[in-house]
Amino acid sequence: MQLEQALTILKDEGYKYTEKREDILNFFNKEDGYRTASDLLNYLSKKYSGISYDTIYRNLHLFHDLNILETTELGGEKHFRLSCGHDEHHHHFICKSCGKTKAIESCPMNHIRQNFDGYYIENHKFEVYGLCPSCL
Amino acid sequence: MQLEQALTILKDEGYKYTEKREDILNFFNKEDGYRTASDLLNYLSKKYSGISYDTIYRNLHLFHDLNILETTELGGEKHFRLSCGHDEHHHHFICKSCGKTKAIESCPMNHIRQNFDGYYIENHKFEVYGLCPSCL
DNA sequence: TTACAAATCGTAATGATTACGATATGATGA
DNA sequence: TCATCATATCGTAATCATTACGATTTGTAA
Ligand SMILES: [Mn+2]
Ligand SMILES: [Mn+2]
Ligand SMILES: [Zn+2]
Ligand SMILES: [Zn+2]
Repeated sequence: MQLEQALTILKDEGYKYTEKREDILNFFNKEDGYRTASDLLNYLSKKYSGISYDTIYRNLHLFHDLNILETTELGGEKHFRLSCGHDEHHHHFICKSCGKTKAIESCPMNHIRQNFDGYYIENHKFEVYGLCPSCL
Repeated sequence: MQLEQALTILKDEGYKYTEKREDILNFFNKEDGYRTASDLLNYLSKKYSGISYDTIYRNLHLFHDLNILETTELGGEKHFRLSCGHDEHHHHFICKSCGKTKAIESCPMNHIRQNFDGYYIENHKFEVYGLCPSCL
């Protein structure tokens, strides 16, 4: 997702423009991988010495609700990244070292739906973890 | 996994037999689904009024290390269940209401390994969430 | 029955996340 | 430009799951 697109979503939805919000988006744009709330707090603390947890989490949740960020749970901690932008449903390899991802185009649900007659399927999670070539 | 098998593992590995340990195994045996540390604490508190968190978590981790329990993270909280016993690698549908599972025999990794030349793949997670027929 | 390592207790610490009253600040229109 | 006001942020405490640890108890083997 592009930064401008994200800022447009905020404006269209009636949220205010703030420099912190732009910095948060810039952070995720340059990081290009899954990052935690505390990663973001460390980054913003350089510029805004007294930044509040409330600001961090409120904006992370807002951006997630607006589909600007996507999230996953890794090792008991929520991680965030800019939404992919692809519009077809897909999954990810995630590098445990740098947090960067590689798309997995095929979805395993297609192969197994037939085995769940009588079940209500709400969602699913398929993620592959390891090390990317540059971290190896 | 059978209770007797679990108790044998404990004995063979040199761990002591305690009534609490047997009660923990009985709990997971009768529950037949993913349960949290706090589910277990509530259950054991009926019989052992002052049971310690240390006892709960120490035994959960021990049983997991001995492959008596398997674990997954649901909604930011670790859940435990008796190990399946199947020896072929597989995945699970998990009912969000009762925690019971249904095996998924096929593993999506088989189809996509070829796309990860140059990557080190450490592990993967594939879980399907929803409601089982009896919870519907 | 004794001895001792293992297990448990009681309770505090930790770390991520949430909560909330007080204050500051973007956006809007007069 | 200024006044207004809803939104955003701050400062800080609370919450929740999990971990930590010294003191005490207990299972096991000699
Ligand atoms: Mn993607
Ligand atoms: Mn199974
Ligand atoms: Zn990497
Ligand atoms: Zn169910």
